Amino acid sequence: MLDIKQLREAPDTVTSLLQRRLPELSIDAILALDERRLSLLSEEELLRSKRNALNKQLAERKKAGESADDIIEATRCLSERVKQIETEKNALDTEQQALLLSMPNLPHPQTPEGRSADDNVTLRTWGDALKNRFQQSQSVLPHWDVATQFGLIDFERGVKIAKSRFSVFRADGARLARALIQFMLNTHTQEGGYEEISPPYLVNRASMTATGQLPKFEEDLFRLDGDDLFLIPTAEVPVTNLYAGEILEAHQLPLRFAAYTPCFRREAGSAGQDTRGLIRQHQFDKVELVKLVTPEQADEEYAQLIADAERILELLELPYRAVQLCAGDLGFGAARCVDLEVWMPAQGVYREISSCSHFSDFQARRANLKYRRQLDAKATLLHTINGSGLAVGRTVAAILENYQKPDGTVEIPAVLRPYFPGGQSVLKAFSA
RNA sequence: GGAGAGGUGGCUGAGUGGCUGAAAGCGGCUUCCUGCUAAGAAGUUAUAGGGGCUUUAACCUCUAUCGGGGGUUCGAAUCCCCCCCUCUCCGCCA
Repeated sequence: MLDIKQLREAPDTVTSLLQRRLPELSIDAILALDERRLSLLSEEELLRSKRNALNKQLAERKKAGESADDIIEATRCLSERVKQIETEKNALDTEQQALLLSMPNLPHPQTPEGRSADDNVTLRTWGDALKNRFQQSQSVLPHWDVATQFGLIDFERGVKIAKSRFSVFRADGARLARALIQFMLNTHTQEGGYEEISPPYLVNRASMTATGQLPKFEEDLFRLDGDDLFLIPTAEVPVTNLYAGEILEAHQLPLRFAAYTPCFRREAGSAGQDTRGLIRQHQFDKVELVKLVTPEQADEEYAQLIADAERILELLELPYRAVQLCAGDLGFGAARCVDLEVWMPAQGVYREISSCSHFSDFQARRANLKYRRQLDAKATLLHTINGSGLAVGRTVAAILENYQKPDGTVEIPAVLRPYFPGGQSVLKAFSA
């Protein structure tokens, strides 16, 4: 959420920043509303002040046993007027809040100009994408074919049990996914200094609003009707909300969290896209990195978080590139975002496997997430940062393609072998 | 899920219609006293928003806030309704 004060005081700056995202964005409506709201507020406060003064007199008269009908009559008038104004003001408050909540974050100065994904900037490329480890001449099978052929993933039965875009990991497929989760969490907690978190997979409306999924993107979420709870689309939601409404001390920061959770997304509007394979599922596993930091720490911690996510890809020896999103391609709450894209040889494309965002104080304001610089200083909003480290399903897909051997089998990445029974270096075929 | 009790400031805890943003104690901060420590004395100690002022700040002032929302009333921490949460007992359950 943006700061209404900032909109009031620097409307031109805010507008031009917002228009880097979307040229049509305007804050005129909200400013007009704000002006009206403020004038009602002063009027209401003035009337209340008068009423409070009269009430004080009234109390004294009553105590002295004197009659006070004239004062009661006067305060009654004031109260009626206050009630009218209050009703009107509440309506404006609600409207203003709704507008503010649906307004995206301002892009960070480092976010490049641009309208769409075509304008994103490739920061760096790692690994040799064009040289498959085992084969150059023979074409690589898409991961869904390998997975099906070796009985690692049962796409059809997933659909039967639930619906389309659900799948079942089996045998070494399930073990590979589990190994990846373990490997990622171990690396982040042991090398990256992250605290491991295992949060609830269901959260309430307030939490979803704080991180920005609500109110705008409810159609992307799975909701439990009777309880008004939502299945989390990412661990970002519960983890960022851990300290919502609290005031942290400066010495506690930065806080760094790594959380594995399944993620649930309706993928509304994605009909027909990536219908095969693991790329776009309604349920997928992800290890998420979340940081709560001071504004001063943000740059360094953000760069480090991206590096921590990249480290996983490098340890797995998966070729990837880092792409800086332009203003027009930025997610709703992000001020800046770097996507990590892994090489998928069967399709010959890079696919997003991690998205690392810096939200400035956008989520913190919604979550009322503050810290104190010094003991008696005023509480200040902190900054939130998060990124995937990594999406597990897509990592499985990338391994199934990048680690294919000429005989069609799939080698197990060296760093994952400790998670398999002794000496196993190739995924075993399984048939049910 | 059923029954009961309860949610007040950093903490403990008083407060059943007006002088209560809130007693008292603890803790914190400042100053004084003190050979160190301890003890003691005085003062101070919530958050958000508006306006004044304006370099952000400080300061002044007003308003709101006693779990959340709504209602009654000239006036609500206090009365009524709904919701959330905590505790105890029972039930159920991995």
